[in-house]
Amino acid sequence: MSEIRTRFAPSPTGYMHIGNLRTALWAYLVAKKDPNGKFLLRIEDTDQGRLVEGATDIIYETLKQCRLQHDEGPDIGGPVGPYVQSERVRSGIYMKYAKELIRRGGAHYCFCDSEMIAAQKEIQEARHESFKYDDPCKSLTIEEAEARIAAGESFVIRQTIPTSGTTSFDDEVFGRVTVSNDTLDESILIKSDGFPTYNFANVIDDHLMGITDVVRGMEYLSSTPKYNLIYEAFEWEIPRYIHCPPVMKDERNKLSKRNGDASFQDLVDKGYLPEAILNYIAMLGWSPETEQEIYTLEELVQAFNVKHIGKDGAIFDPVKLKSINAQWLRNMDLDSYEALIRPYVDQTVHGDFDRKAIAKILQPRASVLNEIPEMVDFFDTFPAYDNELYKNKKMKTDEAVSLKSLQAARELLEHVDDWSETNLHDRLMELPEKLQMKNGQVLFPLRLAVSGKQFTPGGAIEIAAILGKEETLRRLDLSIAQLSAAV
RNA sequence: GGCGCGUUGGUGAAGUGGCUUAACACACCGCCCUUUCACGGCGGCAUUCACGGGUUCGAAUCCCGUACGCGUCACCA
Repeated sequence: MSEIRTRFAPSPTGYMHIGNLRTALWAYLVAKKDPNGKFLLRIEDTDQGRLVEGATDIIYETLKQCRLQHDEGPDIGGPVGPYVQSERVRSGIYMKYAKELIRRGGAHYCFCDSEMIAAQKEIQEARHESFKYDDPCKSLTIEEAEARIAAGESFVIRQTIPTSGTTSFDDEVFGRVTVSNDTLDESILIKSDGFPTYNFANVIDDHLMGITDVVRGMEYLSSTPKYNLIYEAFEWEIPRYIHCPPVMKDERNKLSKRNGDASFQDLVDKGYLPEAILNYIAMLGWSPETEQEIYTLEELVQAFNVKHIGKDGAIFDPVKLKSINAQWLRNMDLDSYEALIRPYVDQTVHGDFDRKAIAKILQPRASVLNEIPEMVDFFDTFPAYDNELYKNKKMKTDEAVSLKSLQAARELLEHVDDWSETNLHDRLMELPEKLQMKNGQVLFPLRLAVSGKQFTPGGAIEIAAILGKEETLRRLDLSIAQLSAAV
């Protein structure tokens, strides 16, 4: 069993944030880089007070939408379950290992109440020292402690840390990190309610589940030595560590729901493709070795390399995401694209128009799906517009020129029977020469006259083709009337 | 405050002692294409790598210090 095993171990405390998702992605990539690699999902719900209803479902749903399929997890089982920590608590697993740790000298029972701890903390803070609890319970023998427990006293189990020496480890992204043991505080491993803290459950589970590569946020970097002390006390093999720099909102702040920042689901709702989101966040803090920037999940698996993970926080740039999303959209084949945007088009277009033709003019223009309804709303409803729009310096048009073009176009179009785009193009292109005008002087006003909008996906010819002869002529008459009244 | 980590353009970043007068992408600006807007094409955009020293023939790349930022110091993860 030498395969790589990674895990995504979220707490079900709310929505899936972009930073979390990226950690999950990277963990997935690290595992799948190995053909036999396994990516596991573990739910860390040891803090009963912070559980949020439905949060676990969001985790499943997000992973599913992203195709980050786990090989083992609560919903699909596996050889080292259960995969939910609260269930593992019930099996007594953490308490068993905690007691073993005590026997090995890596932990001790503690009966101190919060007042005693607070008192010490106050003194140390007054001296501007870092807080480290000097636990009197350390001097208790196991027998003494067990006797007090038997007598019904409430207790916790604390890690016991050597007072001297240093602990070092090698992180795949940060390199060698060394801290002196006297700066490490003796955190609680088992709470008075019998539940383990993250500090303990995480280590026990990572070992028991055979995790070879720990991928997690860098906020754990400074406590990693403590975890290693536990591994060492048990004589367990220490995993490889891959600490990830944070995803930032700006230079100072991390991206977070609390700041009102977008979650994965928010982005999907706004019309971003899960593939594009994944593609973008993969590169937030990581860079590939080539200049390729559009990657499918499968390609990411091939290209990913922890050596290229950066050390400092990367700012989430919505504009760049948009650009990546636009590229994904443009790279789709027309049929898939049409099917994808159908619901968005249907929001504002109900008439019997050629959906494929609409998709075709939309594809190079829409970068986020949500922009689509507004872009095509003029097909169903001919909007009111101002004659001012006919004035265009670059096109060399004004109301008079436009009126002339429109009238000529109207006359010509009336006798066109083959309403195909190519035929419309051929016929309409006769006009500029005939009228001694530039192409733009004819086609620009015509586009406006049939769409009523300053900007449209597609030009006059494409729009007229989609609208059909009858509707095109109707709008043309309306526009000519509006313009005649003004000129 | 102690400890840990970091600092290349507006953003993501490449770069690990000479090939860098610092890639590439987004954004921005200009031009071209062009029936609008886009798409596409071309070009511009850091004399400089937080700052100050040092090592070296030579440093963004190595060392030291300073500043700034982030993280951590919970019966949260």
